Amino acid sequence: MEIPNTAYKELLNDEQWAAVQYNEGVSVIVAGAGSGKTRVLTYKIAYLLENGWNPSTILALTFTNKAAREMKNRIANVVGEKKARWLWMGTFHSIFYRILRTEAERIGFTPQFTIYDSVDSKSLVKSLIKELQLDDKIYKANTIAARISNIKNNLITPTVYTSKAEFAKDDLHAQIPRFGELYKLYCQRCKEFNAMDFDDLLLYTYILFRDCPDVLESYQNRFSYILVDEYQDTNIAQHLIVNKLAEKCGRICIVGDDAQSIYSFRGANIDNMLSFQKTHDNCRLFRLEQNYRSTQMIVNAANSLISKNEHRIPKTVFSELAVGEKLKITGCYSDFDEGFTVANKIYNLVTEKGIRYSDIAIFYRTHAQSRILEEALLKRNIPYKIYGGLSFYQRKEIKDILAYLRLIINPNDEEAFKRIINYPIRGIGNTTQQKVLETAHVQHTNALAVTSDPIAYNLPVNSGTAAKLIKFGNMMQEFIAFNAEHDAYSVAEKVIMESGIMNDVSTDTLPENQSRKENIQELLSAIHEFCDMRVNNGSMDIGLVDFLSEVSLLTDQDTDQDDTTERITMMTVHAAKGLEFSYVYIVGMEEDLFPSILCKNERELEEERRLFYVAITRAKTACNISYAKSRFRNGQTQFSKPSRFLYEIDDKFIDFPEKQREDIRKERFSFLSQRQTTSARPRNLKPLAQVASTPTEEQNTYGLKIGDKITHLTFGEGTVLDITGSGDSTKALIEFKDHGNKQLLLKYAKLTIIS
DNA sequence: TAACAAGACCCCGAG
DNA sequence: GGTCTTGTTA
Repeated sequence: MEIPNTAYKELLNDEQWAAVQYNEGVSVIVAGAGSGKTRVLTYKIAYLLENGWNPSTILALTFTNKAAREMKNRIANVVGEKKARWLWMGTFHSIFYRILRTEAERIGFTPQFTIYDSVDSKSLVKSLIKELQLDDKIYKANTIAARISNIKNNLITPTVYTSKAEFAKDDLHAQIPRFGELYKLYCQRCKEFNAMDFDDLLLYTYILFRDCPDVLESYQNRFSYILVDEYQDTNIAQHLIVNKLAEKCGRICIVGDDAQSIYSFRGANIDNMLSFQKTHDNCRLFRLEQNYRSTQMIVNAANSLISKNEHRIPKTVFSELAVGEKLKITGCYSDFDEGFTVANKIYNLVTEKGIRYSDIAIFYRTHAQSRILEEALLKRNIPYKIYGGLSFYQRKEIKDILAYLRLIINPNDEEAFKRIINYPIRGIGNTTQQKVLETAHVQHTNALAVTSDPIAYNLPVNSGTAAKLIKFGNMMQEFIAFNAEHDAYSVAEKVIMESGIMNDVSTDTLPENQSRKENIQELLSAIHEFCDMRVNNGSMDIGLVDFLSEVSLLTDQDTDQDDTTERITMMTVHAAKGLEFSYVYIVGMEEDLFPSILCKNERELEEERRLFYVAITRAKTACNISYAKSRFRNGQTQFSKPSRFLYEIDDKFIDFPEKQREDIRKERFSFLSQRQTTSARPRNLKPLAQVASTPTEEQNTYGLKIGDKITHLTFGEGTVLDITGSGDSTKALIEFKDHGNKQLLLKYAKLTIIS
């Protein structure tokens, strides 16, 4: 079903249509929330194809597989699958992987290189810390891996890193002086293992284009138009590569919304977008400001919030949909109470208004908040689906099998080797493993080669151990030989049956083995499906390499197939970006949670504000916000104030009872203090805060003194150690006999004074 | 080497 | 509070 050019105009508004039509040079599309960004990108590419552009010269980059898939499908619907399939459309990682696989030899890898996920990277870091005999209390694998990732995202290679004194100074200051060495070794090992981590896919693409001008030129010549979605989320590597590629053809279109930049913690730099216009002459700017998603109330509330940010591209998002209802802000006593309240509201929404579960979503700042909500929903019998957490391909039993498959195609993959050398248990313990790895490092070969012929490598083990190693080595060699002549499914089936995994899962009767078995079955059918699909498309790429390359860039967002059952959706705000729901519940809007307690400066605070902006703008019809005054976190009850962001939304757009009460109280107070200043009292009054922190008899209406013995409904007997704050926020530090020290807000704590 | 206890850690997370 | 890792023991 092809659309004549004239029809586009009817499907788009003026600005959208202008953005679709402009294809002469560089352009930026600043697309406000809900302004039809994907729609514009889709039609823009369709428009190009219909006007004679060759699909294989168009490069379109997204951040998620899902976004790429959806856009490709939508384009295929307009111009037909035949044309759409030749587009270079995918995530940064998958497109760069494709390029790297073709050019692997130019940068010292083979095309069979493995992609290490974050677990693999962390595990490698851990073993290097051990190898260099560093204190793992100081050199924490998590921190080191994060730092390596961060450095790579800024395109700093080990050579550069170790040559700059300022880095050494930083590390000395951070008490990790040998970090540079660690980083260098990490990269060296990855190369020896013929493996790249996720960051390498970007870094090595950059290096490839930097060091091989002929390769760069061939890709520059290949692409005639480059389009990038969600540009506000690009990091410096992505930014530089994309611009380098577009240098020749001069046609690049970036789409994004600076107000929705929420990934700086993983290297995204909003400046890439903000400065794009300045660095490109003749750059056309298109602003999509009409929101087609949300009510006016929601859009206005979000606008008034985001206007508090200083760093932004000025724009006015507006809606012409219904005015809608004010955003409701509900204060709850506790996290438990919040869950109960939200569950109740959802229950009423569904039973009284007939709203479908799938139109409702709950967003939270951190995953940890989901549990208590789950409990509340269960009690109300509300079906839900939680996004995030472990994806299918990250489960232990799946990763184990994948490790076999990885080692088959890349015998240098030491992380894979370590995973399976003694799984299932074949009596090759830690000591032997260490010997094998060390021998492999010293003799510059891979661990698998050593196990295959321990005697030739002078491995210091007894004959029994040697026999076990040889048996494993032979088995792997057999798999490798088999793989050369069979498709991925046959190999996987053989591996599962002959490695002992099936036996291991089948023999004993542990309850978790049943689900493990099912997962293995599911993996097999996934591989089968993969082969089938490729064969049906006339592709012969049905080997292990092909399957693994697809799988290692997949995430759980891509494997959610069960959309048939009606349920509400629960996810973090980050995960919600790009989605929309009629009814949205944002929970946990408290200081130190949202914004996070880890926000140290104004810049980070602005990002949190954008995050909240994203959350609000997901809502189509109604947005409900709640906060709890006490919350169980990290093993203890914490008290908090409503988030500062709630006070930043204009009163006109919110229904916020607690704030209204506070405002009335403040008014009275200001009246009182005015009288005080006019009377003849000494000028140097104590600041208000100080007055408040020493509770007088009048302020401490709870009649509690330090040293009092009390009992609490849940914590039992205790002694008051300290009293702080005043009025509603008066807190007592109490030492409980059986529950240790606790800060309790007296307003809610049900205490009985014993003596 | 398996089983169990003690200790660490806990923000968001594409690919 | 829950989960994952590490250390200890038989």
